[in-house]
Amino acid sequence: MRRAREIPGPTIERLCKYHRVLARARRQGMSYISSAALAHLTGLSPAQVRKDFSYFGSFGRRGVGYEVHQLLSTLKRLLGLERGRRVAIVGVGHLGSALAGYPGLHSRGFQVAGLYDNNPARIGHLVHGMRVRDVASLAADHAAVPIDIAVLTVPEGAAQAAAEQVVNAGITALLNFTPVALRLPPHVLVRDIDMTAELEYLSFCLSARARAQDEQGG
Amino acid sequence: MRRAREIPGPTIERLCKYHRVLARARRQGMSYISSAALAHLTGLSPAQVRKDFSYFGSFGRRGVGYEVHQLLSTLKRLLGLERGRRVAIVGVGHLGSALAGYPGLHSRGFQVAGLYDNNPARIGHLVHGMRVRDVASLAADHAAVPIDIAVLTVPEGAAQAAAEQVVNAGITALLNFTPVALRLPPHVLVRDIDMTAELEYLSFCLSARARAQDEQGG
DNA sequence: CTGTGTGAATCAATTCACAGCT
DNA sequence: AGCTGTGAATTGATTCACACAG
Repeated sequence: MRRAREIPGPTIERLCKYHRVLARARRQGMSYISSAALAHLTGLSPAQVRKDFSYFGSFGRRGVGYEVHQLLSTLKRLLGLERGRRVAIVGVGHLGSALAGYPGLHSRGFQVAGLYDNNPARIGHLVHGMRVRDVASLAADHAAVPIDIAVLTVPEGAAQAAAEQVVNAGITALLNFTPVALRLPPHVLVRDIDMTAELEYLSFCLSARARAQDEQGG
Repeated sequence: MRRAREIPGPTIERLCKYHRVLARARRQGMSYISSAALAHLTGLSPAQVRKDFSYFGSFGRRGVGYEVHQLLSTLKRLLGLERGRRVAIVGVGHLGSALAGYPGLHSRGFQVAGLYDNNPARIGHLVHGMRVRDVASLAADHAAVPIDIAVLTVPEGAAQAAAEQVVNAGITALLNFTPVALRLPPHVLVRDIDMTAELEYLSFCLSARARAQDEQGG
């Protein structure tokens, strides 16, 4: 049971998976679940599951398993999902609009707290029933009702400047959809989602496979 | 210089980063670059950069650094980006449409080879100048001109079935935007992009930070 | 002298294996 | 008897430090 700062990143990522499959298990009326079952549902190993939980405490009953409902609330608490997190979308182009209307956000307890853009042609328009606001009002809005996370969906060239506006507004967590390595103060939490990097990863694997087959075939 | 199958995943992810910053370095007219400079631009360590390259060979000149143009073509070759990869988008909702029009794809050498959906209300419509086709025609299209990667942007409930259609069509690489753990044969390459998992990761870090401050403050 | 390439050393994450509860 | 919780062992990745080439 380590301190929070020392939890391995991969463990945190897996907590999300456990949370997801447990939510389904509960919907299906399951009341207890073993590490083996949880491992099967997530594609991980039972030892991994138990080790991951052990960083935070001991939640199971020996000989029985984990009480689904209780484990689920524990995970919710660890992940900070007890009350819905408020999310602002910065950059209301095609991608930003798509995310604003994504039902998976709401169903997982995230609340789209606002849409922001710096393009006067967009400001004031309705997108998925929400009015697009000037990114300049982000600081005031955040001061009024805090925003937990900003989602950055601006064009590449505007990414660094927009990220700085977000940080200056006082927001300290950022989900960056642009393929730009943002330079921000160290206290700001950033996660990157880079579609082109993922495509390049797949492309690498395809090439590697092709090379391996060439070698074997010839 | 290991065999391709044993290259660490993190190394592959970093190759994409090197590729990206090198492309910018070349646009800026730089002709040589050291591992230290490359490290600075990517936020990694010089040793990491050299080690990553060493898995594939030795591309630098001692005392000098790496020739930018040459290293760039080497990376392009390793990543399989010599000729543009053909990408099909499966599921033309908000997100799929947004990706179809994303300029970063084309600028990085990916070609959107087709848009597919199973909703008759969408099939035949134009999206970003491309006609939406029935997902049932994916197999024939792939047989005619091979598709390298399918991007899965269907609703959660349809993900597993759509993925199976993609695989049955003969496509072996898949970029999955749905928060579903796909069950597919082991020869199929899958990368997942899960926005809600990333938000949950950030939410965890925010909570952990709040807990740590509570403790220190009280 | 400078900066690469790489074995050796360190650090991190996963897996093993079993003691200990129910 | 069954399954958790956890140190110990192992596997994997990163960092170090230095021999070597230009």
